[in-house]
Amino acid sequence: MTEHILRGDRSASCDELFKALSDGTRRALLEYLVREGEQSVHALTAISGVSQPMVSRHLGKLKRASLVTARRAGRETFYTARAKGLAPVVQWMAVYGALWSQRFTALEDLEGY
Amino acid sequence: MTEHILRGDRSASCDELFKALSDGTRRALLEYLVREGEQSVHALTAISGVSQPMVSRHLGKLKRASLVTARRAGRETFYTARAKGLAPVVQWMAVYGALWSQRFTALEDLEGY
DNA sequence: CTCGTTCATAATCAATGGGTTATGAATTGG
DNA sequence: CCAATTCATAACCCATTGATTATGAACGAG
Repeated sequence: MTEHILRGDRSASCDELFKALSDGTRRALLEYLVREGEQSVHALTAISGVSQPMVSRHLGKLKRASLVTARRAGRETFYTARAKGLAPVVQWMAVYGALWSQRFTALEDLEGY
Repeated sequence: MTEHILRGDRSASCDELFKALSDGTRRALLEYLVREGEQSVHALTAISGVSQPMVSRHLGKLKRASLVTARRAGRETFYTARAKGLAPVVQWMAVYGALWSQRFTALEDLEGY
């Protein structure tokens, strides 16, 4: 546990991550990817309830937050949830009291980064 | 109402929580409260770098997200971090982080609550 | 080559949100 | 009582954002 540093660079990634996770539609897309695995934009649009451009933009934000990766195959783009992307947020939670009574054992392997 | 993506009931509180945590200033206030304990608005303003009304508004959001509690004493209002307020987010992390790491699809058990 | 599919980007709009200063209500101290 | 302190709210300002429709590029099937 390190001493708190005013506005470290960890803060920036936390900012981006929390912002990415703070939208319900975006979280729903991410949850779907986690549950169902790699999906095309088309498939995600079908279940998202918003327009295809919006899905693309949401996925773009998730990607910039390192929460998903994109793989292009022909005219389709497949997105995949990226486990390690949550690490900074998990770290934050661990430091600031989330670890007080919950089980994070499944995420311990992410703490390397 | 078209149900495209099935969202749990915790979605609403997660939304509020993630949004509350998605601002750096707000997180800094929360972190300070966690580290230093109960603080007055005046004290928090002194270390926040923003104006007092902004601090009040940030604290209001943290309070509505159940991340802090307020105690009034005379003309001062003391705010305290409330660790349990993070519970829905921790829950979300546990569910999707665990699913993420290893694909065991026993989601139904956890979605019971 | 041509047409439909898939996806991303641009233009646009309304709403939200972080920030400020100004104001006002309580409360405390002299 | 009067003045200063503490806090919350209101009135703005401007940047961001979620959402839409329109457009265009790239690719696959015929």
